[in-house]
Amino acid sequence: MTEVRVPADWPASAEAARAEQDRLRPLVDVTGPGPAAPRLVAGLDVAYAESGDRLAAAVVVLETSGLTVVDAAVAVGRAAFGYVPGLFAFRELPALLDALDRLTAAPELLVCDGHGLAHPRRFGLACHLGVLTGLPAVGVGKTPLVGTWDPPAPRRGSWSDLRDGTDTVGRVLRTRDGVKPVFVSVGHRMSLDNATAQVLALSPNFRLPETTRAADRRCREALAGQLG
DNA sequence: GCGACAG
DNA sequence: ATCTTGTCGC
Repeated sequence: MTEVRVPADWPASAEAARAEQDRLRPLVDVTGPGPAAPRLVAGLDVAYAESGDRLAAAVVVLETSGLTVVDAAVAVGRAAFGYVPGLFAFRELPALLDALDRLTAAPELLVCDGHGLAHPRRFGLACHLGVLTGLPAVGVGKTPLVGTWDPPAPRRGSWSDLRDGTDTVGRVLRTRDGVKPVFVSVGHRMSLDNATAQVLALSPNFRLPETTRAADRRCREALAGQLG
């Protein structure tokens, strides 16, 4: 667990951050299809301290057969940007990348807590992380950022398109019978079909993928150890 | 102009 | 994200 510092050249304004997204957006690989049966999958999440912008970022690697954690890394630091919907990635990226660098196992897929293409400029956190690492990535959001959709059928596995204008930017996926669905979108080097299949496979018992749940636990306890 | 707005 | 009690349901 390291103390992360914000890069000297990190965007300081919303305008600079949007320009960076526009610069990287063409580098997103949307041709997929991504790994059909990955053995190692990573989950990423960040927790914030009640006061201020102190945060802890966790990356966990799970073995898909059994969904057990085989590796994990945590980094603590401060939010690298203010919270602005659409520029959310600039807050957590430095800490998440630091944690990723300290991993021993090599994940074949990144499952991010936030959106990928389901973003105003089609470049959410999952796309950003995918492009910077070169790894296949998917975004799983608990609430929508953009788009409209019809409610998917009540059974686990049902889904409906998430559309923004004329684009299909993701899927609204039911991971548990009768429970509020999650928003799945492509981040990098993945097809929407495969992204949906992987997220469903990673969520056998709860609404959120086990990758996200494991990462959430790690960063929360890291924060507790750092402060309270 | 007004409301919405990942975590 | 985080602050938060009880409550309904499997």
